[in-house]
Amino acid sequence: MDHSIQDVARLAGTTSRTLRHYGAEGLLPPSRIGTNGYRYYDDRALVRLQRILLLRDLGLGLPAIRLVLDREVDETAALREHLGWLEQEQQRLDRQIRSVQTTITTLEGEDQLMADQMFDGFDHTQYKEEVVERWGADAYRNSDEWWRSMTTAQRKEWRAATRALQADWADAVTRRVDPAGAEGQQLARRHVRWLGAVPGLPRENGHLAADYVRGLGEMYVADDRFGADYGGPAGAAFVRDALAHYADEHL
Amino acid sequence: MDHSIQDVARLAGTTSRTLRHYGAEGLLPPSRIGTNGYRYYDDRALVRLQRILLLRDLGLGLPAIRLVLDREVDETAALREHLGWLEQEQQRLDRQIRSVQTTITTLEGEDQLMADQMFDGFDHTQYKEEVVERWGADAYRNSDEWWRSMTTAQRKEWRAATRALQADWADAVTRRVDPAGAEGQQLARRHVRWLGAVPGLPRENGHLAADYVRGLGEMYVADDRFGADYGGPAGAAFVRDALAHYADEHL
DNA sequence: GCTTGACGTTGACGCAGCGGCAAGTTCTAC
DNA sequence: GTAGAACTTGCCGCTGCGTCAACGTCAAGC
Repeated sequence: MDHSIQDVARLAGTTSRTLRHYGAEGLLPPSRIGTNGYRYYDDRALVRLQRILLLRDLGLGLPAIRLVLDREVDETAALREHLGWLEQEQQRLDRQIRSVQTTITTLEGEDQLMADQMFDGFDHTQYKEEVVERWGADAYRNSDEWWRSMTTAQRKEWRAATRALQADWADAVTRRVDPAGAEGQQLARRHVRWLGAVPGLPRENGHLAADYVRGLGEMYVADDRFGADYGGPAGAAFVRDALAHYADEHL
Repeated sequence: MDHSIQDVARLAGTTSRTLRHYGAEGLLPPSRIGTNGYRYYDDRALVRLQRILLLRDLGLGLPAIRLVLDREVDETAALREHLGWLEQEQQRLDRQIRSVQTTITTLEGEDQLMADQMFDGFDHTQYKEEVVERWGADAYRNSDEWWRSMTTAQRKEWRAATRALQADWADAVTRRVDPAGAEGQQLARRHVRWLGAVPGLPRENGHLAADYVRGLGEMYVADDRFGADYGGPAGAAFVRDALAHYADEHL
């Protein structure tokens, strides 16, 4: 009635190493240990092992499995919670896949124009006058020089990132997520990080100036060309709100 | 021109720990190190950091990022390969989610009948005579006793697993995957593992008898009721082929 | 000149779930 | 009796940092 560790492993489609691990974790102690130190498992242990492996296949972690097996939590509840986590992971993966696809297609696109295309849909060099007026002349010059100093490949990647960011903003807008919520703030963080790569932009305490970020959001709303990329003025307003909230909280 | 590690971290939206990590990995060495040991980063390093964080957001690993940055592999190619991996992960997650959902709904279903429902769609106790004839009387008895000895919750879970396995077989059949391929064999492995939980079934060398597994596959094909669950005789044949191949390779 | 507090350094553990290896013991078959 | 298969404990490795711990440095105020 007792099976050796290898027997059990083959029988259950796992490895002896895994069984020892479960034993060490207290998840599946051997039902008997010989005087020689060998582990032996009876049929009850086999059944328990099956349940463990079943739940493992569903992606549950060992601590969660222990709670279920020891009846400390309801199995249905545990699975439901786990399902939530899985769906969250799925969404994260979906977003990453979309971003990678956008980046690839943009990288494959032929070379575009030059510095005046730098920010594509976000092109704030079109606001040269405003930038110069509000943030000083050398800020504008520095950004421009920085852009011209990039290699073609670097510029390509920059544009790819810009497109991807833009696409993700647009996506968030259409899904009507909360600008101040987790996803909106994640996007705002990406936006600020993306802009932060540009030397010469106004900074304070080492990061982008909060006022500059807020002002940028207002500019997006003020000019129709920005909003056009995210489904009208509501899109630009969304971006503005997310950026403003981010500036309040983190800058 | 030079920024301290904290400045860079805030500016790029990351942490100083991460920067030290990248330094230790040789991915982003500080552009200068002071006599006091402090790390300083110039604008070039900042640009490199942005690229690193960009690719990290896409899910690339640090080694892959290094290859891209050092121009040892083409960025587009790297992203394309990464996309493949992401999509694979996505499929794995999808399957897991479906399995969890199936398990939950089955767990929620009210109690069903008893031992004669043990294998649901796979019910091989309906083949009592065949089982007894080919594998001995006590094999049949043992399985039945085992089933009756289970608690209601255990039986519920067993049925849930059965349903999930069945659903996954059906899914694989409709997608016309290769019975001898990775996914087909993975299912076969689950099937054997699932059956392996039943004590009293014929075994050899500790695992289910290969002939028994092959015979089971043939029974699925021989009886219309099995095939009905996977889209006709082709479904049962698919299961049989996958099991036979698995038996050949692993039993 | 001294304290204080912010910021910097290196070093090391932790995580999730085992895989894999090493060194030593025991069982099994010839 | 001996080879070889199977078993044991113990420990490193993986991924990408988070998080102390213990200890130097620097700028500002008294």
